[in-house]
This record gives sequence, structure tokens and C-alpha cells, in this order.
Amino acid sequence: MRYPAAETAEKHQRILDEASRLFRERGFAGVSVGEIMKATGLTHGPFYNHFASKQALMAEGIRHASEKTLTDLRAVPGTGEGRSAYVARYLSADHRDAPGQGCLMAALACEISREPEVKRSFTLHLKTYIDTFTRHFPWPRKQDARGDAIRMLSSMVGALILARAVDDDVLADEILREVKSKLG
Amino acid sequence: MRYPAAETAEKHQRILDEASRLFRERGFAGVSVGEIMKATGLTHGPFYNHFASKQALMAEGIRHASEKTLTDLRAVPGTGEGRSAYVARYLSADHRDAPGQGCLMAALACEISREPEVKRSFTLHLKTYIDTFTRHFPWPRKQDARGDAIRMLSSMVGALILARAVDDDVLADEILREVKSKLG
DNA sequence: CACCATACATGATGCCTGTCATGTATTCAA
DNA sequence: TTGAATACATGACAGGCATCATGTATGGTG
Repeated sequence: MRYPAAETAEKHQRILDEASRLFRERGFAGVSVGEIMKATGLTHGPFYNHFASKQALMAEGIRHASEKTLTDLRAVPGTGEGRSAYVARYLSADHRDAPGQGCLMAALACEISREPEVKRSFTLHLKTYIDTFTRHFPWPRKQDARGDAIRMLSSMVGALILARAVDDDVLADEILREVKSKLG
Repeated sequence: MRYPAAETAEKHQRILDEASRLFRERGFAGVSVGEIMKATGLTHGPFYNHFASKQALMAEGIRHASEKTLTDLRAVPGTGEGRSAYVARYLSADHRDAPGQGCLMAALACEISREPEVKRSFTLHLKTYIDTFTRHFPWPRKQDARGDAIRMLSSMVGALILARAVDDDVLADEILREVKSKLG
């Protein structure tokens, strides 16, 4: 290689960082390859030295965000209180207003369903996420822990998506508060 | 007017029909104005005789789909059984596989949050939908009927979105089934 | 019957986008 | 020290897009 391998690998990671942030903020179609490269301090040219296509970057971006999401989840105390805090943060106004740093399911799930390559990458994420969520926290109804986890996740994702889609802070807050009140 | 007013109005409705279907199937960015016009049997030219811009069509398309959604909801029997049937249909594989005819929240909410004009239109829909949903069905916990309705909606929307984003029918079915089992 | 308003088709324009071609500079390996 | 491989910048290209311009045909109105 002609450029320092370490720096190249770091640039690769920066592209993934910026891509997964920008995609979550504006959607796949709302961000161009050139914009992502510019955000990492490069020009649009060397993109194809790093990724085969924009769709490949989307799939890799999902995997990248997934790893961070799972790391964060595993760092939460595996107790009832830990779960309550996790849910409360998930359903907070801060999270609602920072999609670029937040849950990739809530930010991109609708668009993911239309991109086959990305869909495969996301499926792996969701499987791991459900498994981790189920095993990491205690569940009163032990015989149906996984079912309870799935229901909790569905509520969280749905509530966050609806709260973000609404132009009225009162309604958005109400949705987050009501769902939080029965999950926290 | 030079063309029969009735036919023109009917074409206007057809544009809205096709637009709201195609948008739900492929997302706002995934459908072009020309494609929508072609789907109605017209060419791309007269689009701007009917709508001020693509964004205006998106907002109108939301309103159009909202009216149909609310009409359908009000036609369901206002009983516990009616609600169960409604939820079961919402969380069915048929609904999952037919986004073009289905819930506009599940199909477009993620993208709506990024389009201010559309967001305003959607806010009106969600307010009306929550109100209708709350008032139309009986709720055991009368003092918190609205909260229960919001929680139920969040679960339904989240589950459907996740089920659609997944490339694995077993997992998708599991999500729908688990959420249905505690709501139906 | 004549006129005017307007919804239509065709076509053009300018912009943005994903992708590829080319030349260059540099670092690692020999 | 030299050569070769490669990540970079610049630039080009073709396609698609929203939007607008123009001409035309038509039906309701006077």
C-alpha cells in the first residue's frame, strides 16, 4: 500500500461514522456520496476505493451503527433499574431530537424495508438486538421473556417514530410520556 | 374551464390515489412526479396544473390517505371484538406485504419527520386518528383510555415497521404474533 | 357562432447524483 | 535506494429528476 495502512483504516472508519450519522439524520436518499466524503474531509473520488457502491455503504453503515448500539446496550446495568433508565433515555426528548446519534431502527426502518441488501444487514442487527435485550435484563414472566422484550421494543420504536413525525411538541411529549409510563 | 370539470376533478383524485399508493410502497424519494402521472394515464406535463410542487402533493397525499384510513376505522364496529379484529388485521402478514394499501404511519413516518410541509399534514392526521381510536372503542380503564390508545398504536406501528424491515419471515411473523397476542 | 380560458402533450432546461477515468504523490517492500 | 502498488484529487459522463415553456385542442360562455 502506498498510504499508511493505519490512516487508511481510520479514514474508512470515519466514512462509516459520518455515513451512519447522516443516513440516520436525513435518510438514505437524502444524503449523497459526495456529501459523506466531504464530511470526512475527503473528496468524492476515493469513495470507490473504500466501498463497492452506495448500497454497500448503506449495509456497512447499518452494521457499524449496530455494533455501537449493542456495545452501549451491554454497558447498561443488567437490572430492572438499568432497563428503566435505558427505556427512559430511549423515550426522551433528547433522543427524539438527535436521530443522528440515536436508534437506527427508529431512524431508518421504513427505508430499510425497500433495500434488499440493507435489509439483510438489518435483519442480523435486529436478531442480535432482540437476543441481547432479552438476555441482558431480568424479566418477571420468565416463561415469556422474549415475547415481553419484543413487545417492549415495538412500543419503544413505534412511539419514537410517531413522536418524531409530529410537528407539535405537546403531542410528541404526550406519546413519549404515555409509553414510558407503562414501560419504565 | 375548457375540459369538463368533472373529469378534471376525477383526474385530480386519481393522481392522489396513485401518489398515496406509490409513496407508501416506495417512499417519497423513490417515486418521481413523472411516474405518478404515468400511473394515472397522463404525461408529466400537466402535473403543475394540479399541484404546486412535489412537496405539495406529498402533503395532499397524506391528507388523502388519512381520510380513507379514518373512514375505514369508523366503519369498524365500536366494540371490543371490533377492536380485536382491527388489530389482528393491522398485524397480519397481508398488511405487512401490502404497504401501498396500508397504514401510512407505518409506511412513511420516518420520512415524514424530515419534510416540514408534510409533517404539518401528518400531525393533523395523527391527532384525529388518536382521538377517533380513543372514542370509537370501549376501554376498560376509562380514566386512561387515551393513554391506552396511544400505547396500543405505538405497539402496532412499531411492530409492523420492524416486521417489514426484516428479511426473515420467521422473525417477522414472531414479532407480529407476539405483539398481537397481548393486544388482540 | 365566435371567443377565451384552461388542461393537455411535447419538449427543454438546469441541477444533482452515482460511478468511472486519469494522473499524481507517497510509502512500503525489495 | 528504487520500484511498484495504491489511496488520493480533479474532472468527466450519462442518467434522472423537478420544474418550466410552449403550442394546441376543446368546451363552456357570451
